Amino acid sequence: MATTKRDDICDAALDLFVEKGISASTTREIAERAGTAEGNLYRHFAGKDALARHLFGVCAGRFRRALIEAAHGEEEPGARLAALVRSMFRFSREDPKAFAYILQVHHHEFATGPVRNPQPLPKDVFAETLQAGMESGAFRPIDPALATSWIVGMTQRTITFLETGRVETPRDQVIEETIGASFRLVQK
Amino acid sequence: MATTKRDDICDAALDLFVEKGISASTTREIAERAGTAEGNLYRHFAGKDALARHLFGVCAGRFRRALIEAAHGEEEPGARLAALVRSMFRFSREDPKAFAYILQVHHHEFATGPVRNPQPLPKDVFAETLQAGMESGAFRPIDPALATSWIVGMTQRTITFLETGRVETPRDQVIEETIGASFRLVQK
Amino acid sequence: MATTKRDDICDAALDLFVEKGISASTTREIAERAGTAEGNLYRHFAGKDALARHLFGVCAGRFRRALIEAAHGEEEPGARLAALVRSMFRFSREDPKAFAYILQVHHHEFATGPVRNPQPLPKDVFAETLQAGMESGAFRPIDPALATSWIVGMTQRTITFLETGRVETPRDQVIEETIGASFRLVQK
Amino acid sequence: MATTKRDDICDAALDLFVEKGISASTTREIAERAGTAEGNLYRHFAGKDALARHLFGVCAGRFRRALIEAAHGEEEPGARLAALVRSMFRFSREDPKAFAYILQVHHHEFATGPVRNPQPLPKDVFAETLQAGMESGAFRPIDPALATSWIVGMTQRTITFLETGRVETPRDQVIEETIGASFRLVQK
DNA sequence: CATGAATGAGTTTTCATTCAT
DNA sequence: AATGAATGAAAACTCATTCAT
Repeated sequence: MATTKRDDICDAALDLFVEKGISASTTREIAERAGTAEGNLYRHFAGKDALARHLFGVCAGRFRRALIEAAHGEEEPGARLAALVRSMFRFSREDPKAFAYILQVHHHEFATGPVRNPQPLPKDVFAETLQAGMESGAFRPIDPALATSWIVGMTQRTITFLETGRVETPRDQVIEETIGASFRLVQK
Repeated sequence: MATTKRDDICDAALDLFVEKGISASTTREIAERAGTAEGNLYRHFAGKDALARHLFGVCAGRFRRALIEAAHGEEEPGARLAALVRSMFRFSREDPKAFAYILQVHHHEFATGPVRNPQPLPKDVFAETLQAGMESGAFRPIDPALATSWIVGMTQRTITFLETGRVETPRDQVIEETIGASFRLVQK
Repeated sequence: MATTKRDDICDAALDLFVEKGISASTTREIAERAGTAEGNLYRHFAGKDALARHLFGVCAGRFRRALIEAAHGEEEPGARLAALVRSMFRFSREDPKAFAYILQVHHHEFATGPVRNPQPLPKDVFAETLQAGMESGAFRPIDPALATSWIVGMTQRTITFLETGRVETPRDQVIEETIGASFRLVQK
Repeated sequence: MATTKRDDICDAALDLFVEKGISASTTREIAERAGTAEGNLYRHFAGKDALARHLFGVCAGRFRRALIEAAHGEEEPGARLAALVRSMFRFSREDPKAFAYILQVHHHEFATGPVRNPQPLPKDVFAETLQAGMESGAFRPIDPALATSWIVGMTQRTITFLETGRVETPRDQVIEETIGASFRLVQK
C-alpha cells in the first residue's frame, strides 16, 4: 500500500543482485519483478549502477543501525562486544539479503569507480567499541583496526559457514562459541 | 619449451579477472592481452565461464599445495598451525593474483551453477591440522569446521586489510599477532 | 495504422529466407532490410530460429486459409478437388514467398528440433476433401493420406517445374492438365 | 581396409549433412566423425562447399545408375515406367542417405551459386522413358517434362510420407498402388 | 509519472580456412 | 600426406539506456 514503485524497484533489485550477482541481473528482470516498466527505473535512479550503489548505502545503513542499537543497550565493553557479534548473527538472519549484499558488494567493481563511503561503515562501530575497551583497560592493547579485522572476518566467515556449510554444531552454540572466541582475541 | 597459447590465455585471464572482475573482463581483452585470436580461446575452453572455473581450480590447487608444503615442515600441531597461517600471508604475497582470485570467486555467481569441488580445497588442510591437534590434546575440543572458519576468516580479512587499508602496524608484526590470535582461539 | 516494426521484421525475414535460405540470411541483414536495429529482433522473437518457425506458422496458415476458402465455394467432391488443386497454383502466384517458404522449411532442420504442428496443416484440407469424396462414392477408396501425398506431391513439383524449368506448355494448360491428372488418380 | 581417408570424409559428411543439414554441419564435426584432422579435408576438397557439391554428384549418379539399371531390364514402356517407380522406392531404402541428400540439396543454396548439372540428372531417365512410351503409342501424348514432374513429385512425396508419416497402408501395397497411379497418369 | 518498443554499441561465440610442424 | 592449433571475419545475441506516446 505504502510501497511506492521506487521501493518495489529496490526490493526487486536487491533480490536479484543477491540471487545472481549485480552484473548478471538485467534491468529488464528488475523491472519485471518490480511489476513496472523498464524505463521507469531511470526516473528513480541514474542507472543500474546508481541503483546498486544506492542499495549498498541502504543495506550498510541498516546493518550499522542494528549494530549501534545493539551496542547502545550495553555499557560495559565486554558486554558491548558480545552484543555486537550477536547482532551480526541476528542481522544475517533478520535481513539476510542486506547482509549478503553487503558482502557481495565488497567484491564488486562498480563501473564508475569504487564505492565512496560518505557515511561511516558498520565495521567502524566495532572499531569504536574495541578502542573504548582498550582505553578502559578491559581489553589488551592492539591496533583496533587489526582487532576489528579479526573479529569481523571471523564472524563473517562463520555466518557464511552456518548458512552454506554442513554444520554439526547447532546454530545457537556456534553463536555463543564465536562470542567466546572474540573475547579470547582481545582479553588480556 | 615456450609457454603455450593456452597458458598465455590463462595468465591473461587471471590478470584481468583480478583487475576488473570476471564479468567485466571481455573475451576480446583476454585474447588481446594473451596475444592471440579471440576464437582461439574457444579451442581451449568451452567459454569464458569454463575458463574462469578452470582458473579457480588452478589457483585453489596452488594455494592448497603451498599450505600442505608449509605444514609438512612441522610435526607439532601448534607449529603446524603457525606455519599454515604464516603460509597464507606468504602466499598472498608470492602469488597475489591467485589469492585475490580465490577470494573473488567465493562471491561470484557462475552462469552454469555453483563451483563444484571435485578436488579438496585449501581450507581442508586447516581442518585436518586442527582435528589432529584436538585429538592429540594440543588444542581444546571444538568443531574443527568451526575453528577453520574462525582462523581462515580472520586471516583472510586481515590480509585484505593489510593490502588495502590504512595500516598502522607493520606487516611482520601483524603476521605474528595474527598467529598469536589463532592460538588464542584454539588453546585450552 | 502503420505497419509495426514486428511486421517489418517478418516481411524482411520472409524475403531473405526465400531469397537465400534461412541459415544464409543473417540477423543483421534482416534488421537492415526491416529498417530497424538488430537487437530489436530479439524483443519480438526469441532468436532467428524462433522467427523462422513463426513465419512457417504464418505462411502455412495463409496457405491453409486459401485452400479452405477455395473448397468452401464448391459442394461436390470433384469440384472441390479441382478447386483445391487450382488454389495451390493460384496461391503459388499470389503469395509466392509464402509458398516458396513452406516448401523450403520442409527441408530445413531447425536448431531446436523439428517443427511442431500445433495447428492443422494445409495438406489436411486435401485429406478431408478426399475422404469425404470416398465416403460419398465419388472417388475410389484409397488411404486418404496416400492420395493426399500423390496429389500434393504432384502439384507441388509441377509448380516448381513451372516456375523454374524450361516449360513448353503454357501455364493455364499445365494447370488444367494437372487438375485432370488429379482426377485420374482418384476416380473409379 | 580399402576405405581411404577421402572416403571416410565423404561418408562422415553425408551422414552429417543428412542428419542436420549442410550448413549446420561443421568441418570440425565432419573431420571428427571421419577420424581425421580438420585440415585434411582441404587436401581432398577445395572446401566444405565443394565437398557438398561433390557428394551431390556422387549421390545423384548412384540414383541415376539405379534407375537406368532398372529400366534396362524392361523393353516395354509400361514395364519400364513400373520399374522406374519401383526403383525409386527401392533406392530410397537401399541408399537412404543418398536419397535424402538429393532431396535436401534441391533446396540448398550453395555459396558459389546453384548446382551445375554437367551430368544428366535422375529425372532425365524418367523423361526418356515417358517420351519413348508416347512415341510408341503406349502412353497418351503429353509434355514429357510435365509427366515427369507429376510422377517424380508424386513418388517422392509418397516416399517421404512412408518414412515419416503415420502410415496405415503397408509399404508394399503403397508401392504397388503408386505404380498403378503412375499408369493412371499416362495411360490413354 | 508510467510505459515498453526501439536503439546500437558491445558481448560471446562460431567456424571455414590456413599453416607451421 | 597428415595434423590440429591458430586465425579472423562474421555470426548470433545481450542489455543498459533513451524516447515517443
